[in-house]
Amino acid sequence: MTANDADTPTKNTPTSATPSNTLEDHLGYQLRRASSYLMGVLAQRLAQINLTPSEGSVIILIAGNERIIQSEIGRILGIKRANMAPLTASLERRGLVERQAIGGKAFGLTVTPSGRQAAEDAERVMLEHDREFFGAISPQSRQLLTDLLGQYWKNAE
Amino acid sequence: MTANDADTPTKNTPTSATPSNTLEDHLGYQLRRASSYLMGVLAQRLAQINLTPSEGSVIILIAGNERIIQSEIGRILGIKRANMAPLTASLERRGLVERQAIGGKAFGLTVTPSGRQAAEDAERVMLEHDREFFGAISPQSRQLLTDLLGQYWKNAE
DNA sequence: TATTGTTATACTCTATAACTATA
DNA sequence: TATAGTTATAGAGTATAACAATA
Repeated sequence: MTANDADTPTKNTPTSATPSNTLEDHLGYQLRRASSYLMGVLAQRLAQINLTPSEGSVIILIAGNERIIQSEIGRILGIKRANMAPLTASLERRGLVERQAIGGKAFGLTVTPSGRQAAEDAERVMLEHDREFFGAISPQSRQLLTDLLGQYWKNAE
Repeated sequence: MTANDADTPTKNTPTSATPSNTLEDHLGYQLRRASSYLMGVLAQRLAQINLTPSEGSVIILIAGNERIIQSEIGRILGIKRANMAPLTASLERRGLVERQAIGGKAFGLTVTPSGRQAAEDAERVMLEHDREFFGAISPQSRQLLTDLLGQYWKNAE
């Protein structure tokens, strides 16, 4: 390594200029960074009503589907049974959700009055979040994007 | 628990039908699910060359920018300084990266020969991943999507 | 003082394995 | 046997706080 190396920028070593980042050409990378950033913002806002994004999704789903069982929620949201257990346990402990025996080891989940309020709050936060960041996108493009993104995860696994 | 309860579906309780999921109308939710699924697939493939997605991004960045410092990598990839430390330490311990004193407490990072190989492997895996999932998208739409997604995280924070 | 690097710590999310209970 | 639920555990990723070393 010689001294002039650092002064002669090459294609691979822009030492003082902005470093190159070939990852930005990858659509997957862009998707990951955008999703990560947007989720961070959403998480902050949901934290103000004492919910994590997962808890928000779960309680919204329960509010819209009374007596739904844990496993079904997990299947819909892509959360494993083992990870649903502490999630619903916490919601129940905080008085947001109630359990009713159904049959077998299963029980139906229903929101309490304060749970319904939490679900409405969560839905409002998420809708505002969606409008803020995606409101400028035309309905046609929205539909296109929704269809495109849905293809990746729906009926996959 | 009475028998007819489970047999009388109402608007809110489609017990046997497909549960409603209003979240799917949210573009943010679609983005999150798609990104999560695609990252899962990528993580599996990178695991076959003993890299996590973070490690893959970091080593690709080092290979393309010799003598880059940790903090700079963190700024570019959106990884906090405190989280970069164990990451680069692991890459160094595995003989993929070398440190060279630069000045202050900083040191430049450079890939070793096996590190360069790992970076090339990682880039190949990511490019194949991108082509597999986004190859069908036209160059025009690709650019549109890249610009759209980039707006969310670039120069944000 | 500002930057770099490090350690400690904690939380969220995810994943697997092993177990019980019930249809 | 298949499904539902639980517990334990581990690993990524991310966040903050506090500290040392150096320009």
